[in-house]
Amino acid sequence: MHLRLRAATSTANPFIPPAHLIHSIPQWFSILRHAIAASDLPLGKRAHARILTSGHHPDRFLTNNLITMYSKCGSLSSARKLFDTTPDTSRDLVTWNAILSAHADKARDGFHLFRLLRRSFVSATRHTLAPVFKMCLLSASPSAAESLHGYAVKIGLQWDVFVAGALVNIYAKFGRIREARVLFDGMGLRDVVLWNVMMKAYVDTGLEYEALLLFSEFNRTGLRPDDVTLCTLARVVKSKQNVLEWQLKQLKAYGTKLFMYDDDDDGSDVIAWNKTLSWFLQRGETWEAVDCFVDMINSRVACDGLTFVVMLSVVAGLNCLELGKQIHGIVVRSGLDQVVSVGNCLINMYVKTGSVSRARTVFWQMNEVDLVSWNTMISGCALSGLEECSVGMFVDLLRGGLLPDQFTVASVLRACSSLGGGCHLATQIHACAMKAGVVLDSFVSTTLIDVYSKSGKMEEAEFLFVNQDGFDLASWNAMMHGYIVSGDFPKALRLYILMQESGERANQITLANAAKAAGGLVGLKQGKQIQAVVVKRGFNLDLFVISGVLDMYLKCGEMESARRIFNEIPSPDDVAWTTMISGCVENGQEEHALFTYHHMRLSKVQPDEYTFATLVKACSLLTALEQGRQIHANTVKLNCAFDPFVMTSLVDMYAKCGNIEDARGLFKRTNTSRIASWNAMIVGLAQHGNAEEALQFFEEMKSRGVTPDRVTFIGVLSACSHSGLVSEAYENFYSMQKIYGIEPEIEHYSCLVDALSRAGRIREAEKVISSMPFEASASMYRTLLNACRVQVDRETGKRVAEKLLALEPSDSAAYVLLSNVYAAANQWENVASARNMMRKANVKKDPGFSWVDLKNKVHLFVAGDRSHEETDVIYNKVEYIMKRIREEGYLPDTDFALVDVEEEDKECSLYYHSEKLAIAYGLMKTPPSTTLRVIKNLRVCGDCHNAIKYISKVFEREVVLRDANRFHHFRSGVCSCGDYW
DNA sequence: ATAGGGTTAG
Repeated sequence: MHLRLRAATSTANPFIPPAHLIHSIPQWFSILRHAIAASDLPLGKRAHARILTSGHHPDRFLTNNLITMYSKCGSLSSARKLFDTTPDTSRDLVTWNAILSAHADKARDGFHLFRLLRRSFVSATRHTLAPVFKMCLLSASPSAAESLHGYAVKIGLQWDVFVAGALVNIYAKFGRIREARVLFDGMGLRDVVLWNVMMKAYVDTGLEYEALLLFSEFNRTGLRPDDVTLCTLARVVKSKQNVLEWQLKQLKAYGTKLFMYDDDDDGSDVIAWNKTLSWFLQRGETWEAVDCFVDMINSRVACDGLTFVVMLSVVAGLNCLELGKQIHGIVVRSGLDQVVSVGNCLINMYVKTGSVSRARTVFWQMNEVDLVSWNTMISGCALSGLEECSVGMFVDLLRGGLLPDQFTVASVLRACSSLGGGCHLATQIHACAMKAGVVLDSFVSTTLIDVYSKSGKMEEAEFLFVNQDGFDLASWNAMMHGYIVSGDFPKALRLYILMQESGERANQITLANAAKAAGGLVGLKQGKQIQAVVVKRGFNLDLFVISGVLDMYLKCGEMESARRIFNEIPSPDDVAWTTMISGCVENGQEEHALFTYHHMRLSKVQPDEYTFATLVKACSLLTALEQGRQIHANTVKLNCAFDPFVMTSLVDMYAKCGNIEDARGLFKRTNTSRIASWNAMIVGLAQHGNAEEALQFFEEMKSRGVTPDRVTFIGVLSACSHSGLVSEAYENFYSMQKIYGIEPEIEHYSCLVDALSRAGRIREAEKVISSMPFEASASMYRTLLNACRVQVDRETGKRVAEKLLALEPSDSAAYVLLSNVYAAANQWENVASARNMMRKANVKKDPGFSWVDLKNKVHLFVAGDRSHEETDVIYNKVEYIMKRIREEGYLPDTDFALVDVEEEDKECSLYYHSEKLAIAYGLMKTPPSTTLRVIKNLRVCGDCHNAIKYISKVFEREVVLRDANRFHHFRSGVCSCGDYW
């Protein structure tokens, strides 16, 4: 696969898909357009050859495009050959325009073609004449100009502003200023260009006085002088010849502007300095540019507008506000701050250095603003998180009657994109863009694709994408990301592959997207290929890209490779660290996640709200309350405690750690319109055995108009099952489908089966399992098997165990439960045979262990453990505890001893179950009346459960024990589970 | 002088 892709990349024609995929002339057209835009002659030639072999007969339209392609790509002979072989009747205006413009520099051949045109039936336009004017100028032939003038009169183009302008220009160039003026005076409608041409003609012929007379006349028309006008005037001012004093006075109003347009090339100092400055800017040597500017000031050279344009760009790139403010001061002193382009640069500088308020002040203090000023403000607000402000200014601009351009539209759309909350506004701006005719602009359409796909309007986005005018990398990336956001990873990856196959070069963003798509698909194979490209292109130092690749490996469960990649990152940023941490959590390595966090703090990288949400989750999974509290403290310290994600995880963590009070307190401060907060609370309460409260929360949530989702029902149903509320479980199971339209998933069935099994309704539970549209899961059978043990139903137990073992042959719990079923029925031979089966299947019982978290140190115990440094004291304590509770009426329940030995020994082996050791140690090490929190990896054993009830009463301690299934909250001899688990 | 697309979480 990899080789094939590489081959495709190196040989495939850019923009040319395989021939069988090209169905229509417009597709060829678009390929030729690319060749023209890129001046790619080989591509154009290949396209031509392919058109000839594809069987598409090149029609007039295609031929015209081929001619244009050849002439624009610099192969005049091919263009001419194609033109000559085209019959005269097949030549239209476009054909002529194409061939003539190709010959603009070749006056001899060009005039010949022009003569042919005059004999044909095609009527020329101003576009046809443009190259011919150029030929006239080149050939310096006054007679050609006269004949061209005659032709223009003949076809009625004499008074066309463009044609007349060109003629005036030509006559002036040939020194025939009178003819030029006659033509000029005859024009009914004169635009700035025409005035410029005439004025320039006077200046060129040394008639500065006439030029200035004309300028006064120009001023009376109300037209505004443009750059060329000012440039021409600057030359007059400079020469000071043939000019009267009053005329120069009149020009004073334009003083500073004229100064900018002074393009005298006598090597004046400012120009040399400016050239040096731009040279540094272009090479990205920005601090050198600053040094150069300081030198310039020190040598007392008067800066001009361009100096400041360049320097302000430098400062904008340096993101250095203080320097910018100083230069602003110099600008004001020089009086150039009222030059629009300098003002625009000031706005841009303040925007880029993060001071939008200053940018706004400059904007409102400018006497004259143009569209660029508006655009800079609109995009500046959008990029500084002032989206409403950006949209507001866009509206102001429209109200002011200005027509937005592609910059305006792209910028304001950017604001909509970060504003989120649907695409209502974007749709309206889309309409504005159509009105302004800028939808096909690639920046505009890319932002539109981005906005639409982020608000789920994939059809709109796809429409814009498909109707784009050629290939644009950013819009492909935007589309890929759109698919990823909407969860359509296959489509995203397909886009990447399509790009590779058509020979387009991916960039960092493409590869980051592709890696994410591969991760979403758990496609390790594709992911590895993408990584190969990343490495080959040298992007493995780009933190964006490498974090994406890292995440891909983690999503595929490849911890080893992920760790290796992470270790190779020279200086990981917060995102890279968080990716690694969340990967550990996703792959069940929560301790390693906390360990990694420790390293992160040591490396001085600041964690963010993503990091904390993940870490809190890790603590929640570990039931590590103390660590969780510390992380909580860290979130407060680093200002992340109010992030909705972090808060929800904290609620979940406190609930799962059995600290319902804190969970409730935090929940009250979260945004209660978010379903996830409610779910955390309901699931937490359910797991805590507090079904009543869980159901209360559920009711309150519904009354507040929050719609429950699938997770909510998992919480509700598990609450019912933990508290033996079978009818409520049934009720909610049905209302989930009937009222909320949520199809029950295997988890929901699992809860229902759980509820029935715990209530001893084994038959019903079996019936539910067989009626499910899914295969039963192992955990369901496990629940059922446990019910069989409690009910001492050997027959069903055996049947269920077989099914369970068929599903998971090496599942130790199955054998243990099966042997427990027999043990409960006192059939020790069968217990032994179950153990034998287990040995044959090479299955070992998962060792049960319990741990207690004391003073930041985890103390872990397994049954009969003697490895703890204080073993002797602990065992004495256990003896003492057992003695005390026996006095209160505790009777060891030897059914739970899984070894076939004498009763007395069984009793002893029960004494040293891991949970009892952990509790004994906890009692020793904590002051009276502290709540003890113990965690067990398996389910708590029945005898221990009973013993802990007595312990809570005798020693007046609250004990919170979390086992693999739920919480047990022991207080005064009673457990919150009501002996029901 | 002004504009587009990207990594981590409940």
